[in-house]
Amino acid sequence: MTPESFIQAKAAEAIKAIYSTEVAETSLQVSVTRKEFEGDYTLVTFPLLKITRQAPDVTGNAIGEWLVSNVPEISSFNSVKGFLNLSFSPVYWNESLKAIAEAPDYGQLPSTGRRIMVEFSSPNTNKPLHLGHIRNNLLGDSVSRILKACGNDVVKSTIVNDRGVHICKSMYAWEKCFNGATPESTGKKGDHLVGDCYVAYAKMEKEHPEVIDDVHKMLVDWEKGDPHVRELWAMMNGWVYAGFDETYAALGITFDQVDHESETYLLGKELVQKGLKMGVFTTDPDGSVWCDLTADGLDRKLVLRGDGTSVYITQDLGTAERRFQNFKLDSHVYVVGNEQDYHFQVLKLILKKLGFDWADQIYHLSYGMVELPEGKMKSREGTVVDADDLIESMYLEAKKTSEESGKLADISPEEKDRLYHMIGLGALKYFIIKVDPKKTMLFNPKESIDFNGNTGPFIQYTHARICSILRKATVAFGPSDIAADAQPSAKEVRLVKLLDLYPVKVAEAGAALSPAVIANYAYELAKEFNQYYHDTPILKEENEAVLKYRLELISVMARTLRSAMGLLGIELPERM
RNA sequence: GGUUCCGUAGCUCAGUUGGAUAGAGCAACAGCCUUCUAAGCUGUGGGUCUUGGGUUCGAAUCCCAACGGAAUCACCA
Repeated sequence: MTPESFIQAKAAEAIKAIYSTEVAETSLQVSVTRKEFEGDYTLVTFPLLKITRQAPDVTGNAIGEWLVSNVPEISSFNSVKGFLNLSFSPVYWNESLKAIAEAPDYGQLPSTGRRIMVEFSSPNTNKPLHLGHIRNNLLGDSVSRILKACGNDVVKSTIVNDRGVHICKSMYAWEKCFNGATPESTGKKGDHLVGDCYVAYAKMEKEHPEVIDDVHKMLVDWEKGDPHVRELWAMMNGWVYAGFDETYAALGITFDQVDHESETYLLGKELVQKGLKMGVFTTDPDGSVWCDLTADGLDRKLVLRGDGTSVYITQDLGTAERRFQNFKLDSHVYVVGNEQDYHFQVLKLILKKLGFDWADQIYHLSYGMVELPEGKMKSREGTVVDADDLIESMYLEAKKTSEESGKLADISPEEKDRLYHMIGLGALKYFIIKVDPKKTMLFNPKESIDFNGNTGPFIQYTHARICSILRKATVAFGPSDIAADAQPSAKEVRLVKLLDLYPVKVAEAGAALSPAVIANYAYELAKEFNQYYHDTPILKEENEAVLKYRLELISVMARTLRSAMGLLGIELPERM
């Protein structure tokens, strides 16, 4: 039970006892008391004045007095205007902290029994990953971890866009002007080499527009299964996958299920037939099949071309159906940029019309673009921020900062290398994830991502600090050192209060599909610790009971920081 | 033009069931390392929460309108 709901319950009892009126516990407003006031939690009494028919402070005093004399956990109160500030006794905080310390996996919520698929990343195989993909990948990975912490069974999936005209363009250019170049012969990462082919094609088409006909022929040959085209396609995609694997490995991202559009692009055609029978779709004179969504405020949507071939949404309909069946999903989250908001609106609506109840359980985690100071990234103008380059530059930045600090003289080069990667990646991931997903965010390549202030390395550093103290401790300690009669300082109570909040934040992040909630929480926790650290000596404390209490408290802090940052896919080092 | 999303300090961002004097970081300025890691801590300055109405005890938050920005409305994926 959270402190908030505890107060709601007790306040409801108080109101019943004093005013003989039943109020719903959840209708009572309880929040954390603002710093400027004395107290831990605040009951807002304005809404109760209709019941009490008394001035705000009279009402507050009456309820406050009842609570202090009837609830042992509540030790004092003060009433300011319509705000009743309540203080808990130390015993309450001690029990609370002890429960957290003893929890085997604090922050993991009980099982919901629900299975959720999260689809993200879903790259094209004709160019390397860039900053926009990084945002997608980080959001998808993090949301998967958060939903798991919320007690769900999560299936991480991706669908590789490995067929279509765009792939043929790269293939065509490679055959025409790359002289059999391979990743081995050029020493270039496969996805980058294929990306070069794509760029070369664009140039070619500008000078000789007629090449597009050859490309279309290639696509037709591919669909027919022409051995030469298929072989070329498989080879070049192979290069790209090898390149992607490296980038995914560097980002620490994995999938449970990988689909390829070359295998799914025919799905959904039976659904179109079903929809026709149901009267959900209609056929035009040219044979094309449509879904009329004008009554729902949208447009008419094509679901099958006149020649019987499918369009993008056709396979999305089919893929969704197959996934819900095969994986027995309760829900499906798609991590896709906000330029596809309309597409997902249409997708859900059509599935609903086709009679699938689970259509309501489809969520589009729509995220905003990453923009540069000059505006959008454009491959034509070479302003695209490449994922591999960015990861590398973050590594170098971490290395530079670490070497300047000179604290790591005694650790091995391999260890240092791992650490620089951890810090560089921590900075990058946190930078992206701390922003509300739905907002367009700005990335300035000229100013490298900061390592000070509200950043990943700040939180990593805080963790390393705690670990440093724990290493130096010469006494054993554990949850049992959180004695019921301990007298925590005001700052310690603040820390416990924050720790208490963690499961609430996990649930909030899961409900909102927003890792930013966790990022901001972790920052608050780290900041609060640093303030505590600054003016509370830990190892120098002479009273052994107090020393052990503090050691256990900061040990719980470290664990919670690791857990929270773990939900963002960010590791915390023990030294830095 | 229709629909959706966004607009908070010079910059990047928090602030979600409506609550007290709107918060952080960066940048600027002033302090704190013989004391558990200074990637830290403390302080100063910086705001018409785009604007105007409405709802009410109370609005950055909810509603309406205007302005500004973005996305989308493909027999592209």
